[in-house]
Amino acid sequence: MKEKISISDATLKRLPQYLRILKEKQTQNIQCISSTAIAKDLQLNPIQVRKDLALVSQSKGKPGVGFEIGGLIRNIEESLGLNNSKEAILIGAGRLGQALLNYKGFENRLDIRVAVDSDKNTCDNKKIFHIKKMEDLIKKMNIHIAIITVPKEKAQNICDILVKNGIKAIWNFAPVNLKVPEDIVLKNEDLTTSISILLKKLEEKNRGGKLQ
Amino acid sequence: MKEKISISDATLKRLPQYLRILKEKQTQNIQCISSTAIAKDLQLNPIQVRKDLALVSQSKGKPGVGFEIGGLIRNIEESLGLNNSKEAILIGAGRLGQALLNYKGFENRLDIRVAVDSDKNTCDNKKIFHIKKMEDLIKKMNIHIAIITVPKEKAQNICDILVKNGIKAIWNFAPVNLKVPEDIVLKNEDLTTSISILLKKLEEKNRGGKLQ
DNA sequence: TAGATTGTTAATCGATTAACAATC
DNA sequence: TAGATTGTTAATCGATTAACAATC
Repeated sequence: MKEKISISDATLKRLPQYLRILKEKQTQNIQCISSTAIAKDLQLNPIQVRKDLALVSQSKGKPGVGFEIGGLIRNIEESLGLNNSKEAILIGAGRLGQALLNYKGFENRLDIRVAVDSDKNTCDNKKIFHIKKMEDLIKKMNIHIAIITVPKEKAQNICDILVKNGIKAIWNFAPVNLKVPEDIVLKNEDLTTSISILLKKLEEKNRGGKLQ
Repeated sequence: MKEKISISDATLKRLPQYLRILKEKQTQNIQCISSTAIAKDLQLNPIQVRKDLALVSQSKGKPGVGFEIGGLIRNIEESLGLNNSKEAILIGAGRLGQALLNYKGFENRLDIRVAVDSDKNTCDNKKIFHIKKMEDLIKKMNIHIAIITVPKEKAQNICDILVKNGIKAIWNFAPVNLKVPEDIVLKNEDLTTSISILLKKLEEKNRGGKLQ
């Protein structure tokens, strides 16, 4: 087994990009790929690609040839947590919650086992439990991952209850700065922040364009 | 007018966090806040907060007192693109698309003027146009921002058409590596990548815990 | 004045890139 | 063998943190 290493956020964000390219090549029955080819496709530096791959790959690349695609896919997927406890509870079955509940793209990474909400009780064929059952469900099902898609006013309160009941990782879609204990993994998926960044970049590009 | 400066991605991600704290304090009728207080709240370094604020703030902070909240809010919002062209078209009115269409949290940052899809034609009271009208709509409405929420197989094709019709910024929710010309702003909002990162961090924490 | 906090200049840290010998 | 690509070691670059005089 490969020694555990801490992978930087920067690398972590590139791994799924590599994965997509590799899988695409695999469907084309291609056996090997070079870091140069990957880098060109993603507009990255080939050395950076090699460094990233070295962190997760069990086997080395062959000079003059490249990396074996099958092995690389396995290693990246493993590194990204395929072998992980990945059962989650969803809190809040509004539109966004429902979209996640029915999202097909998680592949093997996430299994939303149960959803709760304060009023709705079904979403298509899936049952939505009442939110007052939340604590019970988490404990009985021994779930450690929670997805928060409730209105922002309710988010911190929900978050506190989740932590108290043994949740270890929170994927937060509410636009608030949640406060969690240090040992809890918190990932914010804040659409307002994202769009702000996009607009800012567009503005910078526009200014650059006008000044040229 | 403040000179245009390029703000790093790292800073850009913190600005909305500051904004939330400032607005919260404002509702409490607090006039000033120190970088120390902001930093403590967000578990950041106060010097970092000051550097960030210096980049966007027109006025300086007062030693011994802090920053004037009202001015800071105005400056950050301005910096994040409040004054911007922010009309967008949404491509793909599936669950995720509908969630965005009805999302209340964008505040003044984004105005989804029109949505298109290949089959649906309404979403609540909002009209969804057929996708074959997409090019016309973009040109007639002079829209420069597009949101892609179509299935991944269709995303690159849609993307190419968007660029050809004058779209300058793309907010992509499809889990693919889109290829765009250099002058196009592309922001990926990839849920699969996000959850992978979350799982990876959880795994690292767990291992750390066990080893201690 | 004394205490708190500021902005600036310098040091540190980590990620990216460059250079290059090794090897398929 | 020649060409391509690898992994490693060193250099660069940018972001974060530290130190500290200035000031409300």
